[in-house]
Amino acid sequence: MTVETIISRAVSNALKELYGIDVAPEKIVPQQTRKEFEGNLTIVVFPWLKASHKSPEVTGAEIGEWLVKNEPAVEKYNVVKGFLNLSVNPTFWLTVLHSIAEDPNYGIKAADENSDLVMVEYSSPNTNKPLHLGHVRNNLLGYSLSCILAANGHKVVKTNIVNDRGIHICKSMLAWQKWGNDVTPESSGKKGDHLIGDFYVAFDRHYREQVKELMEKENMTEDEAKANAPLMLEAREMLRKWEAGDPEVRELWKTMNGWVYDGFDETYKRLGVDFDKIYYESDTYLEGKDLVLGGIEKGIMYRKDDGSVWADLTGDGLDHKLLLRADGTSVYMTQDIGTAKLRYQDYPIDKMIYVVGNEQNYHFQVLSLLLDKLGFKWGKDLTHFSYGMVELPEGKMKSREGTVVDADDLLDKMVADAKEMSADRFADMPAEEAAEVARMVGLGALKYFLLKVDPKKNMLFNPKESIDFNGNTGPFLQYTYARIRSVLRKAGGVDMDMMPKAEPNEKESTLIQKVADFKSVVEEAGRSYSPALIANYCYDLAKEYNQFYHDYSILKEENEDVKQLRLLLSAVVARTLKAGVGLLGMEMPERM
RNA sequence: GGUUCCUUAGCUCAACUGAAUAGAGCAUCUGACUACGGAUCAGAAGGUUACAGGUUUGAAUCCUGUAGGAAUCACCA
Repeated sequence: MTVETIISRAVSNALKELYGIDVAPEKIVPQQTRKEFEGNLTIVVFPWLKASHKSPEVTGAEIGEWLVKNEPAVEKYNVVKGFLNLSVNPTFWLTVLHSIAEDPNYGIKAADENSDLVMVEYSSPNTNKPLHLGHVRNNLLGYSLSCILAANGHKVVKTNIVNDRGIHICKSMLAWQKWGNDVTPESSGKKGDHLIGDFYVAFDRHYREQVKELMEKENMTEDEAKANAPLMLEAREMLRKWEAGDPEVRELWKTMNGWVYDGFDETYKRLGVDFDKIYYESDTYLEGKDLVLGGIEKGIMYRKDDGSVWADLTGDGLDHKLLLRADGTSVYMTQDIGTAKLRYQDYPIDKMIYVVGNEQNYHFQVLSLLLDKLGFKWGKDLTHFSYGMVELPEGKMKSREGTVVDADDLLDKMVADAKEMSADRFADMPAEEAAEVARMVGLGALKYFLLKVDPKKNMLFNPKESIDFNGNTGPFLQYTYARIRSVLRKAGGVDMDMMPKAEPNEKESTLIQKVADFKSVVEEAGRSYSPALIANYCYDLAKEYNQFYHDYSILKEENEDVKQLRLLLSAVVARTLKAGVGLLGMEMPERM
């Protein structure tokens, strides 16, 4: 039982005995006492004044008195205005520390047969260009969220739906045919996804030239020119051939997508993200059709004169939504319905989470509604984990304006910066280990930078300023960890099962309390789907520890009991930091 | 125009279900290595939480309105 629940229950009993009122312990949430006051936990007494018929000060004192008398964990109290500050017995903190230390998985709940199965969809790239910073945020959020859910005892299936078909892929293919001269990733030495991206850009460049020419020479409007540019006509023709299963087009498509996948895999690997199941849109895009057609019979969809199929969502405050084009082909929404169906066939999913940017809020509102109308129980409570964009100082990233921050370039730069930073630090470190540390630190800085921000908010990335390694950053956490490990190495290790004897001082008590919080933070992060909560907790813990580290000596402490307490406390902090940061997909170096 | 989201220190971000003097980091200024690791620590300065009302013992947080920004309202995915 946590200290908080003990206090909550005790206060609940106190209120009953003193004032005869029934307040559920869950309604009483002790909060951390502010630094400027004495105590560990604070109860706000304002809500009970009506029952006590006394001033806040007197009410607080009465409850405090009762607690000291009846609850062994409470040692003393003080009242400031309506705030009852409680000091927890130091020996009680010792038992808390002991129970945390002997549990190697403190705060992490393992899944069992009865656990819910949660599917998390994330990443979901197009195969016509390489990954950029926006994808990085998506990948890190999705991966971290999966870790957090797993740590809360859910079975988690990480999934990725690859958008591997459509007109945009044909554009890259066409450009390669026209201007590629049979170049391959091998012959060019270029990563496959980047190579394909180059051809996509090449298509766009030539296409815009054609549009401009048509507008000038043929007096077409922009829309006409866009629709009639020869390149676009060719691309459409290629898409038709693809859908018809033309062997030559399919073969080229397979080859070029293969290049892209190799490139993506490399980037995923560097980012440290992975998937349990990958779906390809080329396999799923025909799936939703039957469901939609079935919806017509149920009266959920209707057919227009031109043959297109729509859903009328005006009753739900939304618009009419197209589901099948006049030629019978599917749109995005139809595919997503089909994909959902397939997934539920493949897994006994209790909960579906889509990690997709907030520009698709409307899409998922509609998807949820449609699935619900079609009679699928999972429709209504699917979760769109909607996150904000990464913006540049000049606004949104635009591939046309070349302002896209490429994922691979960014990773290179982060690792290079980390390397430079640590160059003079460990001249004696073997080159291999130094490279590994630079990788961990560079990635740690990036991951923490992206994950510490509330997911739903847009965030800013300034490419001109490198991501910091000092202050509230990933390397700060890693440094704190590495330093503790160094101390523990010098101490020759620490017995995690020991029962410490020395009473913790105030600072040590605060630290123990902080470490104990890890459990509830993980739970809260799981409930609210927020890696940021974990990140901020880890920072607070590290900062708290660094203050302690600075003010008190560990190895040079002469009192052996105190030394052992501090060693144990340090070990527990290190372990908690590592576990917390692990939920963000970050690694901890033993030295840096 | 409709819908949804956002606006907190010069900058980047916190503040769990309403609670004490709204907290960190960066940048600026000052101090701490004969020291268990200075990627650290301590201090200074920096705020009418966009604005105006309302609810409440108490509002950055809840409600209404206004201003500013973003996304979306595609036979793209």
